Amino acid sequence: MKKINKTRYAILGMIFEKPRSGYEIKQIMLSSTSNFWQESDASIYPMLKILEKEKCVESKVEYTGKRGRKIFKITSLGKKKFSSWMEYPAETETRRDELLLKLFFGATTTTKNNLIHLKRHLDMCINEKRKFEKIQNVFLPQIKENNPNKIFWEMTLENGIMYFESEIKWTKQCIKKMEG
Amino acid sequence: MKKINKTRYAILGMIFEKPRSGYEIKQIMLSSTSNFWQESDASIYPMLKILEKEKCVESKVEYTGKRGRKIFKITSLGKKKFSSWMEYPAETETRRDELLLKLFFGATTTTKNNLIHLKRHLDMCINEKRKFEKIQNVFLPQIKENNPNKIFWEMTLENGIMYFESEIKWTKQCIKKMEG
DNA sequence: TTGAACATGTAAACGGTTACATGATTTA
DNA sequence: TAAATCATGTAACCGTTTACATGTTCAA
Repeated sequence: MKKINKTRYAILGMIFEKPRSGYEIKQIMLSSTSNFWQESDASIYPMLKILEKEKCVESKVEYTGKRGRKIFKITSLGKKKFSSWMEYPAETETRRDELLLKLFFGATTTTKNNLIHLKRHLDMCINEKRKFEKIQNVFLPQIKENNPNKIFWEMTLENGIMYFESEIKWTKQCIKKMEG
Repeated sequence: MKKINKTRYAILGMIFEKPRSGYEIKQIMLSSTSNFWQESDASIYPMLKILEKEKCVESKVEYTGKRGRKIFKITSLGKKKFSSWMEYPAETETRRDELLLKLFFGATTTTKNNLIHLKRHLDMCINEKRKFEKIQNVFLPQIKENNPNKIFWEMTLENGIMYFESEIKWTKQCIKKMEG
């Protein structure tokens, strides 16, 4: 089965409700989906060009003073293609977790070194979880109850929190096991 | 920061304790690390060649009947490079979860479609968790207590189980939220 | 006036996968 | 004798990232 490029759908989804510039798309991804979906500039701008050629988006330049911003709007063809992808089963991408790989090879190094990795991971997870909880407690309550996106943003955010919670529990367990 | 190729270390780790063929490395990855680390044949064979050129591994052909198998052995240089990687902090790779992306855009589709995705995800997670538990209950008890790898295999396996447990809990919560 | 953020893009390199190619051995 | 598994490899393609390139606007 051939792997298809999903960057196009991530971008189409970001402009489904309202037109945005490439830079805006980048910013929104960074602040909302970065935990489960990221794109670099170097994939957003060229993909917008491809989408325009495919007639999935239309662009117009808007000026604020001298500075122009290219605003992209989804077309009906783009909406059709996006919606069709939305109905297609989600595929699981191959995961690559370097910490687990290093731990799997733990017998080739010292207990001390293994503990360093685990403790660093624990700190990272605690930090990440805190960041998500802050979004949950500060940003989410500002969104109006009638915003149809709210429930979905809550769900994806909750996924991040629960994931790090689980990782924290597992890491603590591993540290205990190694120290004992 | 430039991304470095980690396939080499995954391979070196697999032959650290005893020499193996490319095919064997592939099989072991499939049965032991596939949940957090995978490599395709097309990356293992060429990388073994590169590692040989770098003098990190040595190969000799062993015959069972007419069929030859190329067995790779790690050199002291290879061990040195592997151990140095083992001490280096683990990097987090960019995660890409298509299910979460589709759910994030949930407002653009029907409740019914969102529920289909969630239920399919739930089934998958339950299945995967069961597979891991089977390994934990059937395969792990066969490994001798004095095998230094055992504790690490237990930890990485437990990570998989706890991950899917957390995903199951989250997915059920989402389904309830959507249905209510 | 300097640095941060806004804003858009390209070229080259890299990593990984798919598909292709080949043939031996074992098991049903 | 056919299918599955063992066993090794290459070429082409694709997607992504890094590094480069350029310039504006705003706030400290």
